[in-house]
Amino acid sequence: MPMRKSSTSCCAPVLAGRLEAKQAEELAETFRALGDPGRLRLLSFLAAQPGGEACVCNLTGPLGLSQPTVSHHLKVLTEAGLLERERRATWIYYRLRLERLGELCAALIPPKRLARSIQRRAASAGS
Amino acid sequence: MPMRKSSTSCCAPVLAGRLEAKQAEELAETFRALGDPGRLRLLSFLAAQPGGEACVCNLTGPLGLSQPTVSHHLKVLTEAGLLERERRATWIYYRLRLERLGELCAALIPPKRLARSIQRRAASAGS
DNA sequence: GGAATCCATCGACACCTGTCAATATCGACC
DNA sequence: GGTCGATATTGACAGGTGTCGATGGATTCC
Repeated sequence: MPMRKSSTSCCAPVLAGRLEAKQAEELAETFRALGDPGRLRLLSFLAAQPGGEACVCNLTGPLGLSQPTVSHHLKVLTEAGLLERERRATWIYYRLRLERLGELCAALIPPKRLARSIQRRAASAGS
Repeated sequence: MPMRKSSTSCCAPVLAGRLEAKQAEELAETFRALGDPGRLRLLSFLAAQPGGEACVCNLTGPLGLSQPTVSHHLKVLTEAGLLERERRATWIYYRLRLERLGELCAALIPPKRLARSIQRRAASAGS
């Protein structure tokens, strides 16, 4: 029955959601980090590198963004747990954290469903 | 070698990323839709419903948000392709589009890696 | 037709965010 | 120590976003 006062019901009451406010806030923060084209392209660049890593001086050029902007994006991604930072001599390397991406997928889709979806995709297209 | 003028190189030049500006913009728009706790909780509520659907009157209560705000979030999610809208008599039902979530996972992690990750997760915890 | 209900849109507001130029910080090397 | 090159931080600005009250449209029921 509906939440309020109607006499005729439209559907069963929604269960108390699995996702509580606090967890929702945390997850949202991570997805917000993915919600910018520049940051997605940074991740893409890193993924294309052997080892999934690169130093900043190689990231600032191709995106057409200024160095401070790239630095800002890298910070956002790092704070979201999507990148690791490591200093080597003068340069600073950022590396993809694939486990974190896996966690996000798991949050989006229950593992069972995901496994099924994977099988289906693998079956249809042999990529 | 670095992009600019240094004499000593720091790493190999970053390949032209797989993700072009246009695709990045589209993907980012979808992730931005997931970047709000209220919207994530809406998705969670829907996922907890049999059939993954519910009418608006059941969604506006539990979140502590006003009806216009919920309506706004539902619009954003629908435009991102994450929800389907269907009218039934007076009520309007929104339903999860799981395929779209699968697409997002595929965009985050190459299918091969994802399959491996799934196997690992299934092996460690039998959830 | 009129009233009632459900949902969407509008207008307004505070706040957050992406961007850059300028400046600061931090290491390496001389 | 001083200089230089690589990143980070700051300050400022325009534009985007979440939120709500008020209003409008659509549909059912009397």
